[in-house]
Amino acid sequence: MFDFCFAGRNKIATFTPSSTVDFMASDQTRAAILTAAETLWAERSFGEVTMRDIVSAAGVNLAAVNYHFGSKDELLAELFVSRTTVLNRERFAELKAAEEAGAGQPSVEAILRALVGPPLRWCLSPDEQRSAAARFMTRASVETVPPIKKIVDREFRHLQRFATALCKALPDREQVDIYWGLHFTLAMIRQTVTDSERLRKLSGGLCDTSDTDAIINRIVSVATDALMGNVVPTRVRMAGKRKAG
Amino acid sequence: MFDFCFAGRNKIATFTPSSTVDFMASDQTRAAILTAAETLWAERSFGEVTMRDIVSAAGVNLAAVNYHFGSKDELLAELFVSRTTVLNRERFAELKAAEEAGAGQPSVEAILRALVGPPLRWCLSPDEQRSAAARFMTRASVETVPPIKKIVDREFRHLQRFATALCKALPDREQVDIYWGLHFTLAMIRQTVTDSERLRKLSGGLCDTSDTDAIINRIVSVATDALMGNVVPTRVRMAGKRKAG
DNA sequence: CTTGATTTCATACATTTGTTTGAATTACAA
DNA sequence: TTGTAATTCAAACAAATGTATGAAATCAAG
Repeated sequence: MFDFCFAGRNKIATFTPSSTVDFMASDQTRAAILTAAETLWAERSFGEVTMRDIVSAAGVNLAAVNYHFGSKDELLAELFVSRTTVLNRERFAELKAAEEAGAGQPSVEAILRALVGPPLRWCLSPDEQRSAAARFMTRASVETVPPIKKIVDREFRHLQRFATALCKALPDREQVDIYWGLHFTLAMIRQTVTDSERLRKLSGGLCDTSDTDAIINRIVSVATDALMGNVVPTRVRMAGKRKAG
Repeated sequence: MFDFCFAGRNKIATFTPSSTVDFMASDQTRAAILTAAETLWAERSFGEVTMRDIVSAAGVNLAAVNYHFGSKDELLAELFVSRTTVLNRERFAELKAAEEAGAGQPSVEAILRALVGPPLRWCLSPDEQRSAAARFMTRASVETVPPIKKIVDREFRHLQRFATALCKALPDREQVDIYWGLHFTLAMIRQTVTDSERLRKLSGGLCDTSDTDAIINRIVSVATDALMGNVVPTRVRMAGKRKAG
């Protein structure tokens, strides 16, 4: 469906006349490195995965990373950009489809579904690499390494578009409430992607963390309630609810 | 209120006759190390903070960490245990108070308040150290370092007690739904503790991430809805709700 | 003061880290 | 084939890491 095997062209700047040169050779090496790095970074943090771990898993020489990507930081950055690009494209495609289906006015649920669906489907995909990609991204997005920080900032625009869509779908709702709802939605996505293992263990195996649709439905449902729920819209006042129950 | 300045007794095993010996001297060194480590680990991951960073911030000698704690791993473990112990005590105190106030049957909201309140109050406390403690804990809990893994597993019992309380308060609800609700609650806590900065920036400063009570109310409110909400209790089916925008 | 244990300190240690080098190998066009 | 650029590889690099050492300094009691 999407280019998940990194089978694209190489872009290496050399001193050749025409500045940049494309070639196919040894794309396998690049791909092997990206795949291995992603798999390892899906489980451990940036600093805990060494270059030697990566090249060992990829079956390539140690110098290959520096040769193809420049540095460890740049490898992380390129991988992260590559993934977020694909994920965002998928999210926007669903959002656009919802907008067209709803004649420019998609439902709150449809908007949330476009936001929640892709990362969850990735995470729970039988394709091990795609699953690793989802975990890698959520893990990398909280990484304090400089190159990531910059890219994450760029993500704002992407989330802003969803915020705008939600504001349009909920014109009577205070913007503050919308942003909080978005915040909570992202929270549920992240926790489910990274910590579904804990939920499974905590529930003694009761919670089925493999039924993708059911999980997406759950998150979208809670998120919808959070955004349109019966809370006092403007000011969240619990004074009267304190002793409820 | 709680022993946050690490001004307790030292417990160092020596070869002295009476196996263990208590003393007050140089507790400042231990305390300085713990404080510095916590502050640094609140912002950066375990591997990214070096021993030299810690001792430099603490104003002590490099060898002090190994002398007082044994190793970097053990320092992390001791700090993490120390913090989780205090946090859990605070959570349980509130839960118990709610149980007693409700004659053994606290409301769902009261239970959630005992779960959500403490970490959020820590995080948004004017006491910079306490705030760092909250961020440190949530950051450390996803750390893949061995000593943490073990301690986090122990955390299950602590969460189980809240799960049990919720089950009692919601006897008609499927256990699966309760666990998912708990999962989502923990998600909102974590995201708010670690990523409130993003929310503030995303909302253009609209969302006030300093009004502790308001934030707790928001999370408890959404969590309550998630647990008691109008979702079909047993099977989450959105087929009929699809066009509900 | 003297004694003995406790704590600090500067320094050194062995590893491990990311990166570089230059020769060897491969790929491909002329 | 020959020649040139691209890629791989083993080896080495400097820097940084956590830890250990042994001498000083500090402290508490006799």
